Amino acid sequence: MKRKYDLIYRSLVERIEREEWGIGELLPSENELKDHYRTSRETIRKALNVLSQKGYIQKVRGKGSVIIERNKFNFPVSGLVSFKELVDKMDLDVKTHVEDVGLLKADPFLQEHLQVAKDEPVWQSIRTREFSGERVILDKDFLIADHVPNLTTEICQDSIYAYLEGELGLTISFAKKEITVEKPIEEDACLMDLGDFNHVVLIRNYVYLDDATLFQYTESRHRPDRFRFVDFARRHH
Amino acid sequence: MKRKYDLIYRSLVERIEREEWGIGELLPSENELKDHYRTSRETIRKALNVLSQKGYIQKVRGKGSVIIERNKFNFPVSGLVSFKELVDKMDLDVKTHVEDVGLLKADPFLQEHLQVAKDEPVWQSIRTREFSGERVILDKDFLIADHVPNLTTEICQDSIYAYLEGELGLTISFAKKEITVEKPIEEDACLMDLGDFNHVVLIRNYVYLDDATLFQYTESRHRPDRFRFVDFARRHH
DNA sequence: AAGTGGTCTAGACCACCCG
DNA sequence: GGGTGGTCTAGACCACTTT
Repeated sequence: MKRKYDLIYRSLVERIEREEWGIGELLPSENELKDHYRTSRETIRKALNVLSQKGYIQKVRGKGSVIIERNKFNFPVSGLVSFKELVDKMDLDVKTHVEDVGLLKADPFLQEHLQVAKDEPVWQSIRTREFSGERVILDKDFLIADHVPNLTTEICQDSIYAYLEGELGLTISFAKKEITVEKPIEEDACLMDLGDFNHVVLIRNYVYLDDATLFQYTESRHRPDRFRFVDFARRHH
Repeated sequence: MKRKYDLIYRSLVERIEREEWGIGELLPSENELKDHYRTSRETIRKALNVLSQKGYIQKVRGKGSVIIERNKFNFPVSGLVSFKELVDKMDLDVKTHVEDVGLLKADPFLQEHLQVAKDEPVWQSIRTREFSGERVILDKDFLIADHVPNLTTEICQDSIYAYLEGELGLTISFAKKEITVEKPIEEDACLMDLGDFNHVVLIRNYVYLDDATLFQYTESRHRPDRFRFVDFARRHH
């Protein structure tokens, strides 16, 4: 089913990115947009709310919807947007090395992070990311095997997310991320080009399906000089 | 004006935190809630959408609204929630030291980060945060003086946010945050107890008012072992 | 006073899930 | 088939900003 407010949202994004209105200028009013798109005002408001959530506009009562400056890098470094999407969008020169893929039985570590029973089958994927000749990111993915019939080197080489959402029809709905800075463990030093760096940035990522079940746990380890996280937060009063 | 959906949202938060429903259980349906709170379904849906955005529930089509596990630490380490709120909520043993407060004229650095004209007056505040005897955070705040008549040591000692939103009636609407890891500069080593650490986590924070104007730039420097950032992200399809 | 976005209503139809 | 959440409508009143 085509959602009208989503079509309007996409249309407005396209017009904003074409710079039909400049930074600080006002979008047409909700009533004008309602007439232009031949719909109801509530539907326009849904589209504008998405624009607002994504950081395209700021709504000001009594005035209108102001176009705000949008950081081009405004997406998670590792999370709901897949690494492949990120690389494609930024047109980076990156190689992915699949270090290991296999089926494990849940040990206490996985039991804790994935909230599964002992010996529950879990897929493991270990990958490194190479930027201009240096391996600076180490990604360890753990997926509950329940939903995933097979995980191959080819899939991990391309994009696990594309496989999950494309081939398997799974829907990721939300994720919790935790970022800390840690001392490297032996595995980091072994698989990454750490040089003199004696810290790694550790991103723990818990991914949930649309039925609210925990499905995947990922540890992403970044060399500090290649780490960058950008966040856009709206205050709700 | 009292917003009905906000009252319902608060009521439901209170009921969820009282564990009227357990993790994984379903909230009453929208129609039941509509009758219970004597309102329309759209108003109930607004309240539920806020619950969903805040990570209390996950809506599942055809089934209902599932209570999800909510991380107690699910708020920004430094950003839209003020440091004071954070400390109060977590009941931490923290001291704030105001190292410097004063009025500056915008130099090229401030011109870039605050997008102001040369020599525009800007308040500066430099504070360190002491946890169990060690100074582990350094906060440098820059506020465009336009909106702020006076900034005193007392205000900085307590909470700048409380002053802005309470006393001055300013409304913060959104912020952009950028997290990186850097080598400490001399000032860091001077004002913080860095010990052997040769990295600091740098959080750059750009704060906007409700008329979408940039108002404040903050650099928050954390000793790596005391840094932790938690993020909850919802995927929009 | 006119225009803006914010809230609220009552009703409708749809897609999806489950017994 | 009955219940669930998702979308959409047309209209109303409010608070706020600008003219």
